[in-house]
Amino acid sequence: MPTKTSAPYDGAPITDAPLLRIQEVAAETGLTPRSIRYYEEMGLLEPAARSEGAYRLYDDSDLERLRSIKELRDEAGFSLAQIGQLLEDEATRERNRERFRATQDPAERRSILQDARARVDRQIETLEAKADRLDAMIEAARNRRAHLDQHLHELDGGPAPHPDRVRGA
Amino acid sequence: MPTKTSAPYDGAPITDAPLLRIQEVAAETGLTPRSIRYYEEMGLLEPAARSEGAYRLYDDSDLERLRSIKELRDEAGFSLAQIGQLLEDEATRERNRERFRATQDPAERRSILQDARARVDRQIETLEAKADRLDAMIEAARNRRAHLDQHLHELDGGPAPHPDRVRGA
DNA sequence: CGTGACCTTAACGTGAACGTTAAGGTTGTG
DNA sequence: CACAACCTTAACGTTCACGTTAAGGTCACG
Repeated sequence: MPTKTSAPYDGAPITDAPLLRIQEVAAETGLTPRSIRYYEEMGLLEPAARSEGAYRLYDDSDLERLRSIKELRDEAGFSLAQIGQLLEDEATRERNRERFRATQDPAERRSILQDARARVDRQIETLEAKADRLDAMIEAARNRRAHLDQHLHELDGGPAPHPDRVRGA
Repeated sequence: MPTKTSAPYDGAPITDAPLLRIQEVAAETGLTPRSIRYYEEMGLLEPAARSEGAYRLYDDSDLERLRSIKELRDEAGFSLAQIGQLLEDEATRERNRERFRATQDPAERRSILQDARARVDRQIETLEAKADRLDAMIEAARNRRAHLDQHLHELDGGPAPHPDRVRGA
């Protein structure tokens, strides 16, 4: 496939607008077309555009968004509803970027940035809470391992345990 | 735990065998009776005993096991199948504890301990891999926050940005 | 020995997150 | 312009992890 430009080019020739169709997006993100459509159904994202014949067309920011969704689902294990919360913040963030560029008023800009910061903070807190609980579990497993190592060391180099001494019974 | 098989009481009177029924276990663990039975269906655990009339009876090690399952499900977000893998190792670990106590041969004991260590190692690796991916996500979020902070700092104390300078378009 | 609170198995229902046809329209290529 | 390969919506099917009756047995207490 030498050319994948398929959107209706009528206006000014935009040199780089690599809009992808759903199957290409699926290949890039490791998701299935069905999942991508489902996420749209759930309100997690809208394709950047539609072709003349209603094909979904995605841009780079859509890819990022989908990779983000996949990460939150696979790595962090959040439900789509929870991801929806986090991405609703993301959506707000992007809308505010528009507002930010639209205004020159420093006060309004500061307010927008502070809002964004607060939202990112909440995201970080959510992720950190999960990471902390995971770390606690790892700690517990490490303790079990240390216990085993200690017993092994006793067996290997330490004094032979008395046969009549029952350990940890 | 000296005795775990304790359904028919014919031998010496064991003073403390606080076997709990399913609802009490549910209250203690924060699970529902249905979930506990379901985990049994999935092969994740067997109650320590059954009463004369087939009531499920759980001991302390069962409680630990169930709390472990809940942690792996809620905090780590593993599926029951994955937890089954990890707990199959746990089951082996407990069986080997029996074997360990049953033998006096240092070589066999060392082999058992090394097996156990290898399994705990795999568990730790699995958990750490998840933690690492989570940390990477946190890092990314922190970078976004730092970006916002930088912009805020520019607005607050820095020089007024040139109006014609579009940032990050 | 009867009663109420608990338990049993069995089976069907549910919500989330998709998978899988079905029936038809769109697009790039020969 | 024909055609394969993609796409669309719509709808039903599936798996996981349980929830929820239904029909009946058990346990402790009075």
